[in-house]
Amino acid sequence: AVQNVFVNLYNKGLIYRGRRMINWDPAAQTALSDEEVINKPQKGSLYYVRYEIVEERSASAPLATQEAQAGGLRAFIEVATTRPETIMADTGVAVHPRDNRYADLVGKHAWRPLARDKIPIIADDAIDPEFGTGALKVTPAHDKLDFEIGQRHNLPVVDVLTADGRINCLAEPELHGLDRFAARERAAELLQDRHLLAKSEPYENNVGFSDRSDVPIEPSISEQWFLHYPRTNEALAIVRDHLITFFPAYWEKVYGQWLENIQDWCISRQVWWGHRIPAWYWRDKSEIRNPKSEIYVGLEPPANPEKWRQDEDTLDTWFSSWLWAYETMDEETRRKFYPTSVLVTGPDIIFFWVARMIIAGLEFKPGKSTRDEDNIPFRHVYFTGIIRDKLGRKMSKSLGNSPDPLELIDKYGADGLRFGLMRIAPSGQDIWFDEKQIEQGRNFATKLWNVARFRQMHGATLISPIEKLDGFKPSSFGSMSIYAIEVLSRLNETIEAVEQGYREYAFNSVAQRLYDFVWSDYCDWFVEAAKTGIFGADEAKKNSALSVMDYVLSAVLRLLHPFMPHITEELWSLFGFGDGSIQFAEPPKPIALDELDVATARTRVSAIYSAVQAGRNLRAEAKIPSNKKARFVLRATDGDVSRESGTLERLLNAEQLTLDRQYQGVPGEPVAVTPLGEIFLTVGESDKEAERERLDREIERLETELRAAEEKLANASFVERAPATVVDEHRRRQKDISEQVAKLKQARLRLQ
RNA sequence: GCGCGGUUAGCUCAGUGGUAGAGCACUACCUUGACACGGUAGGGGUCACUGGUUCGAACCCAGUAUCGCGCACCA
Repeated sequence: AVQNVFVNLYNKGLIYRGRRMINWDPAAQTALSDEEVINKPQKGSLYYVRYEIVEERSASAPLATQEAQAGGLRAFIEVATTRPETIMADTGVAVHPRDNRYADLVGKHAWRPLARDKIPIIADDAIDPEFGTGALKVTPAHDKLDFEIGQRHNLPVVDVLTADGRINCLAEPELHGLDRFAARERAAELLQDRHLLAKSEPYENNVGFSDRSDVPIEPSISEQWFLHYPRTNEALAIVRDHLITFFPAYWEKVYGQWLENIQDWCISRQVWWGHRIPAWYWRDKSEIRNPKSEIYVGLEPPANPEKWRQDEDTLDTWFSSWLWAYETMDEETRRKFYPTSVLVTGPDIIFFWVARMIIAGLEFKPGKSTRDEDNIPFRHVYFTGIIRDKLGRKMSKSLGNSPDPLELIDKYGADGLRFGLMRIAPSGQDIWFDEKQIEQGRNFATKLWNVARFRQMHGATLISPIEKLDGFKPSSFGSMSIYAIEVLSRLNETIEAVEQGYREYAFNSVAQRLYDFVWSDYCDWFVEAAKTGIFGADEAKKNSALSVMDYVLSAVLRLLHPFMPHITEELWSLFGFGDGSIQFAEPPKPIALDELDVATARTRVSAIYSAVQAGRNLRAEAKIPSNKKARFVLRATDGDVSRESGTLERLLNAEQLTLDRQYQGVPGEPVAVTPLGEIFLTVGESDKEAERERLDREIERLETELRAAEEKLANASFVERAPATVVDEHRRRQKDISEQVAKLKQARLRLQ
């Protein structure tokens, strides 16, 4: 497939062989694409080198002298460079055409200070007069810009570097054979010795490094294969018009900018691992042939192969990868699955892979019709975050800074690792890895296991198998407690939020919602409240509570399965929720609950839970140890509360909760206002003074809040223009707070 | 230089116009009949800054600072 594509593009004239400036990796000794070059700031020196001006009279000028300058004749032109080791390859000195400082020198010659020779002084617009001395040494063989200047002025190209980055220049024997970096220092010394180094100063500039071997690349003239990208406008439009959508969308801009500035792709590599280029060259150079017939490109070797020599180079690895989206499928599979729904990948390979796959799809049209929407490789691209270590570095094999997943699995379990990672994976944002986050995943797995174990302690599953769960009716739970209705309605919300999260590829949000529902709504509140029924004598209530527990568990396991495959599979089969693997179970759907029941249950449960929290707070403030039972009195305004007093006692860890509508309280008794009425903590020797202070603080706090609410309601434009629900909310709050304040003031009075 | 993203509790991060959140860390109490990889209660934020829009801004707009990424430059 790869060779086929090569031949195809060659025949279309999009692939060509040429001698051009490329990025050369002297360590790996291969050409690279522009995308494989990584710019890094490097500390070095900027050398100011004197190039003597050639005097017209004598062929060999003497060294620069002060006298010559004083006589009005410039003795030299000063050039700033970071690479003195390439001076031997200079074939010109360039200044800006409108730079008055050097106008008199343009057209003259200068002496190249190493490998001494005459080189022309030219004027070119590309020169920045502000930089350095405003004069540039032109080294066409070793710099992209210099090459272009050289082309414009017909300067010769002199190459003084070997493939492995050593100096190749017999005219400077002291430098010949030296490594380029050693040669840089030696060249500076030689210039110093020859009194041609004016000065050098510390300097930081960007240097291109090879992504492959992490050494500075050498811009170099070389004969290589190139691809002129086809379909770039279509590729731009596809993403701009959202035939392909990126998640998160801001990467679309990065993609667009790359395509708008796209350059031809250098696709040949001088490495042996790769697809060999299907090109052959005519061996016999002496035989005069048409240049076109000296090269053969085809899937099969040419006839009379002894007369041909195959290119030994291979293709860039991405030149095969860009076909991945469709060449991995046969025709039949492709008809079914191409275009694919989503590509999951890292934003660091947006150019290497994503963009090129899109171009390949548009160019080779593997889809079932010729329309673009049938030929794009995928409809969505989900970009994951890149995981960085604690120092913010990208994890890599060569740095050895990535944690060993097997070690993490040993410590935290496969599900713990997986869930922990999903929970911290914000879409497209980098992730600073912290093992603590994986620990949380393990803790969550343990929590799930424990709550399941609690359920198992109370007998066999009451709902099964899963088929019966489809179209499950609330009536199947018997007469449900308000806690059951509340938790089921929260489960419904969770299911919807999970669906929404998946639609947006917000996996972290899916994980977070499930975590919160299981830990807080289910374990902390529902299971604790349900214990009243479970440990009670009423079989019907007990069975109702247990079957709701079962149902919620079965739903949670299915929702969590993609995030925690092992533990959910295990629990699924232990509980016998389904006949088959959880993997193939239908995902849970929101259960149909009576809206009025839900509204009632949620109001009441929320009131009960906040009364419980208020009571627990009283306990803590009164310094009653957690394991000591306490006595409470609830001055309930609502008679129905009596039905829930058992649950209230359990949740408050109360020895007794007395309901008393007329309770007056004892001076100094801790009291809190709750939606159910005031709750009193009846302790014998409560600290009267401490309680007065506490009440004063509370009253002050509430009054501040009340003033804020009143101010708000006094604002006419707020009342007129804010949504009615918001205004109502403020009114309710104002009312609630003033009632609370009144009650607290009464309590305060009783303490006098 | 151009573009993109971040800046919210000590730390790592959620939070798209309506009373600031989670986990960890911290304080106190607790091995109470699922769970100490746990429970309960609590402390801790001028949401980087400045302006603007709005009845109302962490959120929208403009600008600034700062960190990171990409592209370009890189003599």
